[in-house]
Amino acid sequence: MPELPEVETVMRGLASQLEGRVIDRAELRRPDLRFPCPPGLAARLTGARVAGFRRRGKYILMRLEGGDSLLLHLGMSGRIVIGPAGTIPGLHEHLVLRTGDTRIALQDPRRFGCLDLVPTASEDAHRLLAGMGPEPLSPTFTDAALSAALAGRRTPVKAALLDQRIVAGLGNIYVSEALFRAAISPRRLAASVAGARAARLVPAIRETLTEAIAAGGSSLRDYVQPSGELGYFQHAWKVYDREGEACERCPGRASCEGIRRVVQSGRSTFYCGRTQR
DNA sequence: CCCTACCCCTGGGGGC
DNA sequence: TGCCCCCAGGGGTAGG
Repeated sequence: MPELPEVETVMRGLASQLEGRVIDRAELRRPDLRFPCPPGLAARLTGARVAGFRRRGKYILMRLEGGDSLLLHLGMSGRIVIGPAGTIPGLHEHLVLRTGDTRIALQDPRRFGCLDLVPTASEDAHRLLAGMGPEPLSPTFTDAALSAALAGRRTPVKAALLDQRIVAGLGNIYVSEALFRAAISPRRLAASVAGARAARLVPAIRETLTEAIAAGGSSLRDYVQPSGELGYFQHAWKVYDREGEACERCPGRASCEGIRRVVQSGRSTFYCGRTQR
């Protein structure tokens, strides 16, 4: 489930559980994730005090006292499950941390996620973070920056926005949502979005992500579901997974032909053909 | 260089 | 009830 808002929510939840605390025990139950986990990962985590957290795009960085950071990506199916220490391990729990009487597990059935250690002083030089585009919620994400990144690109804007080198953290859901908000067709060539349309797109992306984060943060106490799952929240998608429904900008079926679903570079895109151009 | 297609992996849902 | 196919929120790499 994780795109930027979900990753942000998960990170805040992890911070509330782990910041300033010592990891009493770390167990790596499966090292063969998207990339092999580094040898010695569990040993490095065990006994370490957690200094703080940071998010970069869809990556979480957990800073340890002593100079290393844990780099975590949730992939397509990654979740954090929190419960009491001593709980029997569930299926697909690849990394399990214990701090005091709390157990924190990384569960990832598809194993598209990954874990790595990186020196804290050079986190952004990690091969998976280097080359990543601007954070969409930071001041560096400007009309000019987005325009420059899209200029000359002969690919649909949908594909360009999924490219983490253009902007960091958007995924398949929020790209559709942001393009709907900006009233831009996902099929439009990226190059033709540079300029005035990019100026619409920047606030649309910001607002889409900010609202999603607010929904995640406000709907859960400590961001933990009764099930123990961290970072899940109610969705309020306007177009994603709403094929055939009338979009909220078109008053009724008379003017709206219904939200369309198309496949772009192998993945579903949802949009309104009337209001998005 | 730029772009699309495919691949990694498991599980859930719908149709038959 | 069972089986089979399609689909899924990510992203790296191969090949045109």
